[in-house]
Amino acid sequence: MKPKLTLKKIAKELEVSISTVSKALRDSPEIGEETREKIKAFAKHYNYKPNNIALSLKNRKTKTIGIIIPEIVHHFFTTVISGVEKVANEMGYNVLVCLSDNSFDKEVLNMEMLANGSTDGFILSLAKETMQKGDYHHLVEAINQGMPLVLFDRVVEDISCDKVIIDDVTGGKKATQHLIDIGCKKIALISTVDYVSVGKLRTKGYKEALEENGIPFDEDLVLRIEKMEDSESEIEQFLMDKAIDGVFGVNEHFAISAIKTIKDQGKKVPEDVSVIGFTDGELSKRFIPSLTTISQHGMRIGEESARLLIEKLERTPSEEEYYKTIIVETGLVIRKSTKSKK
Amino acid sequence: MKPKLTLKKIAKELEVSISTVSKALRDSPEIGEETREKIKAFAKHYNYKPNNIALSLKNRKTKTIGIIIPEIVHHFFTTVISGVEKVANEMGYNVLVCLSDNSFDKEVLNMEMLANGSTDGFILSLAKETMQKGDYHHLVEAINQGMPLVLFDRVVEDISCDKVIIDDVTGGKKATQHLIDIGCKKIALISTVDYVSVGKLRTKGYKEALEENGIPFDEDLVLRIEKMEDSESEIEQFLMDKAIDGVFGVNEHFAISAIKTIKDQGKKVPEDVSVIGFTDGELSKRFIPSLTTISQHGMRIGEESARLLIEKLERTPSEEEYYKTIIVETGLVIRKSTKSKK
DNA sequence: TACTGCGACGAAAACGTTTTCGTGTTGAAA
DNA sequence: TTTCAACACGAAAACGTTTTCGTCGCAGTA
Repeated sequence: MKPKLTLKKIAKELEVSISTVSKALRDSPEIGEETREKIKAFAKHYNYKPNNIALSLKNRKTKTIGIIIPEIVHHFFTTVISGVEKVANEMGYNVLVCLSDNSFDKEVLNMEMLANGSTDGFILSLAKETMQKGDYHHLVEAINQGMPLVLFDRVVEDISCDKVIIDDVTGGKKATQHLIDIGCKKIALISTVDYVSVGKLRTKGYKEALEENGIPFDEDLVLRIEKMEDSESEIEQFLMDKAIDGVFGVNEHFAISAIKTIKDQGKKVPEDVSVIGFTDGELSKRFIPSLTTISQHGMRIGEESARLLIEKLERTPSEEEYYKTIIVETGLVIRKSTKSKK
Repeated sequence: MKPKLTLKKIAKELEVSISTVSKALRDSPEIGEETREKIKAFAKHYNYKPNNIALSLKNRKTKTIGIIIPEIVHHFFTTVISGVEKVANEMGYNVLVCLSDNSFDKEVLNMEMLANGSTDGFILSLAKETMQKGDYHHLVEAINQGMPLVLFDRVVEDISCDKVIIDDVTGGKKATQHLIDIGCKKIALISTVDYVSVGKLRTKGYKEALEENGIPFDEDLVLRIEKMEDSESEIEQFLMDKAIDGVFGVNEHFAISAIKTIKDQGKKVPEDVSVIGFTDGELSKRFIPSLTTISQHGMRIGEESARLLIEKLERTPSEEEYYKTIIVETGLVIRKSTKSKK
């Protein structure tokens, strides 16, 4: 085990000064051709690589960005990471991944860990607990310390920073419109309680689509689920003997539970009832019938977030502050859980 | 935006020397009580946090570990990360995640990036391309430089380092045995080509189980798939009109494709044919019928890997070298795609 | 009074870089 | 011969810590 080669060792070996070595390796014209070549040859031969930590300390940049997500065992987040990684790598950045586990405390802890020099900036999706609590002091602090921050997906209005979100209203509208387009008249909505912003917005899209098509909104066709754990049984009860021909579930989970229930009742999907979901995962793709869904393009969200962050990191500090919010379009992925157009 | 507080600034502000501040904050008895308290109060009030990068440089440890995986959009790897994160955090380590995309070059690149001071050690699962190529010089180099390395899941024999694997043979055997236990006589195997070690080992388990139960091995009942892309059609052809009552797919994908095909042929799962898979993801859980499967306990693999790595990192260098291989037991998760015991 | 010891603090080196600012040598111009 | 620029290189500071080794003043002892 050879201890890593440093400038100092090269200098000693070649009997020149450290500065000469540094300059030679960076092709400075200050150094005579002969010496330069000698040093470069030596460095190459012994595979010298500058120490990142020293560079970070010197330059006051780490060239790594931190991403904090509520959970990783979740297809959406994993695609986001993938997107972040991709553009980060292209730009010469590393990615530090932290998990908040949806806990406020872990989120704060993670930010503190990373804020002390480990990263140049953050990409973050808020923990559920944080949103409930409404305590965002850690975000404000980070920003005040000059740490750029990009919020994605689960964002909060009153923090001024870059944001990347999807248009949930339009997404909900798209979903509902598709059901209408294929001839559904009585469309049930399985959503979350309103304080989960995502559910609220998608519900709004649902209403808008109905209205635009002159279909009256019927509260009886809407189920708002509070706890994920109870969702299956609640959906079962809700759907029991309901005269409907379409269901819009605001996530994969709800949509699939709906399909199960409908099948259990002896009805057919999509012949009798069409079902559409939100979020596109492996499950949607391979379920039987495969699920028509609104896709969130997690990859693009990740890419845009990383781009936004790096842009902030690399701009000269003189430029004035400005914050963008990028809205990533949702897509309609038509599969087998909805009828074809009549 | 206040620029970060440093020891130097505190020292200046309080008109003492840097060393005094440092010592005071670390509760050195060298410093008089009065000064100590004053400094600590000041630091607390202005929320001083030592700069990690400077500490890393000084201590020659970064307190972060790198994990390089072939792909992140994959339930198994994502649970592994989750496990690594968990114990890493408990031990005060950060986790740098890199993706090799199953490419040899990206894997090498990633290792080089991380090896230059960014991390104290690696946790790695080999890229497919790397295994095919059989070129492991980058691993050897890292080890030679004193970088501890833990290989998991996709490991290679001839590198001497810690390893965490599952017992694929026993796993394959368990799966097959379960089919036999519930009364299956003609069990098809859908595996990969033999140079993918995972497929080979699980196949071995399959054979062993048959043998132990006095069932003759029949090459006609085995399908070896080369390319994932073609798997669906190959499975369809293979299963066409085959007289079988059980199928063991060496991954989730194969098992689910098998179920689809079998259903399409008008047979019922599990009444006519029982199907078992390998790896436990969301898909297995929520498919109809939900999939009986051999679970890999990715979480535990991640935890063990991290523990192994950190153990290496924190042991005193005087201790002698030794390498462990931890085998994480597979589990049988019985769901609806296999009959109950007769 | 002179010496010892100790309490309380500071100076400086070290980690590995980059960069600014010398400085010594050479050759040519004056 | 003197002067000066150009060239080639080295010294040192800086990034933010920790730690070793002084050093200074003062009290206690002989």
